[in-house]
Amino acid sequence: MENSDVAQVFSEIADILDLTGGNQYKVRAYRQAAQLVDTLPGPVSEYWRRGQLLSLPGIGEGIGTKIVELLETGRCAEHERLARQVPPGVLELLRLEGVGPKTVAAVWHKLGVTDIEGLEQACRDGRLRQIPRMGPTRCKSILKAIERFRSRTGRMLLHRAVGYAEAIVARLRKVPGVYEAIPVGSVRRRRATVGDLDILVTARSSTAPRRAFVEMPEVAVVLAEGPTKSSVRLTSGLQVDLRVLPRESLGAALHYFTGSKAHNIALRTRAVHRGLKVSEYGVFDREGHRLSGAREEDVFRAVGLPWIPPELREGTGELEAAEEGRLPKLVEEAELRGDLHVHSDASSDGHCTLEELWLAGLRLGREYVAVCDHSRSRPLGLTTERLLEHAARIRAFNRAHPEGPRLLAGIEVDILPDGSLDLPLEVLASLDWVVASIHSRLRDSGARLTARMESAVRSGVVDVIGHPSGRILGSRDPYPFDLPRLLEAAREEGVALEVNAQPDRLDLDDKGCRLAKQAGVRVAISTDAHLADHLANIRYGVWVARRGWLEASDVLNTLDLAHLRAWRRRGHRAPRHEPRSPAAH
DNA sequence: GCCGTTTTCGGCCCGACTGTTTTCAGTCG
Repeated sequence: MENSDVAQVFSEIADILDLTGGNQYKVRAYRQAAQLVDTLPGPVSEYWRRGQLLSLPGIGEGIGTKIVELLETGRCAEHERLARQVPPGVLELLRLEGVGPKTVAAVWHKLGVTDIEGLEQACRDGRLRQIPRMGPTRCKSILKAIERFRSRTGRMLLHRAVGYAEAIVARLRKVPGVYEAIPVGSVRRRRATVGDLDILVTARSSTAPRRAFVEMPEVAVVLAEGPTKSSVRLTSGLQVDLRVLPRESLGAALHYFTGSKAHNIALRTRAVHRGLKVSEYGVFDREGHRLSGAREEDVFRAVGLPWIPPELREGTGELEAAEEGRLPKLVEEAELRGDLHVHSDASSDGHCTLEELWLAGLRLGREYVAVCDHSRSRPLGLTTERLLEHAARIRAFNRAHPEGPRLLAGIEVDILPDGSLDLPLEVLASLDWVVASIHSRLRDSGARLTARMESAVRSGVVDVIGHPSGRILGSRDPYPFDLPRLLEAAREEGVALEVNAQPDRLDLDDKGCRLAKQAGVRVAISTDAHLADHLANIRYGVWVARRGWLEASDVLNTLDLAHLRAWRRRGHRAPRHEPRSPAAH
């Protein structure tokens, strides 16, 4: 039972209670528990094992007992009891935009509608009008919501959302009377995927920016338009929300619209306990006098905390860490000295020459760039002979270019199905850098995949495990491998785990980074570049690391080359000629 | 259902917009 499965059960309990008129605070308690479990950095079963379940915020006797029940039996009696009260299909109605528990309960009880098809029918034949407050406009908007639900494409990758955000704020900044235009929401928190885009504007008056916003050429439909808040859907399907506020509210608004929701609720609750009210307009006392709010720091100071970086604002312990002075000094892109995984045109899918890689590294101020092409079992991968030639070419290139970044002669060696490596260990041991990755038999069991990676970790020649979870955002789920076990092995052997900065990989993810830090394992933030321009993608990896609470000392490639070489010597043992085959499972 | 620097009982973040009304309920973020 994974965290997301537990979260799903609590989320359904919340939906059913909501629909059946249950206590709103109970509903919220279940929703918060679902959110908490879903965003926990490690398996909830570990918290249970260590007796820490009840110390999690929002988990008390009732929900704690249900977590244990789920972990032990895979079921939850209360959930099953509630599920019997609701016909299948009704909960899905809640996924429609603009349709909430009250509407669903009404159509279910008054019209007998229990699924999306039924609701569509009721809209079309006019039965929906029998329900109070259901006019023609509501009917139309529900039909549209059903249409969108059916064509829903899911969340957008962060790098694309950042592209939209930057274009929109650039346009809004040119509008007369606009002071600031800033992307907020999950883009500012650097979440790997973005549901919709939030843009904050401060301006003399809201009229001009709002007009400019809804009249942007890529707007497909205006969903809402008011004096402070407007909302549109772009032709790409992305929803964009604009908020316009007075300048003196900038800090409070920045904080509020950056979220996350869980973080905001926690912070506002804290404010209430201090006799304060925090809204997007500022910090207010009991009498409603505005105390501050022009700067984001004001909001935190009002509740006795230092400023918390947006990447940490997920309601996963950042307020407590701030309170106790334990906030990490998050790693910054400028602290990275090199890139530890790029491809050249020597193997299958790379496209750039050594010179292009070197130039790209030079432009970005890199001190070293590890050229890690694919090994022989990949199509057109390097055989032993070609690898040795390639390594010789790289070393010759370095001699011919004494300035600028050092190219490291490396490899991205396949971890084969039996856990062995795709090239002889002596050859791998002669290289400057070795990344080992799984590219085959991805459907192996989680236990087997874990054993394959562990075997590579224990080979004595591997520096980094590449894209450890195998996920491709939007198309391939991470494999169900045992990260804590892999981390344990990596710590013992002095091997790092990669944060692959390709925008659709971001693998390890933020939670994995946090676990790695707790386990004492360093990460290498690498671009896995296949084009010279990809070397600039390192920022996406840095964002993941920051969301994972990592500091410079947690990241291998903040080391200069001399220290990186020293780390290698310390971590490595002699190559083991018989790598362990995966344990039988 | 959770939780405690007002509380072990009685609270629980706050405001905007829409559609339907003529003062507001529902939904969203």
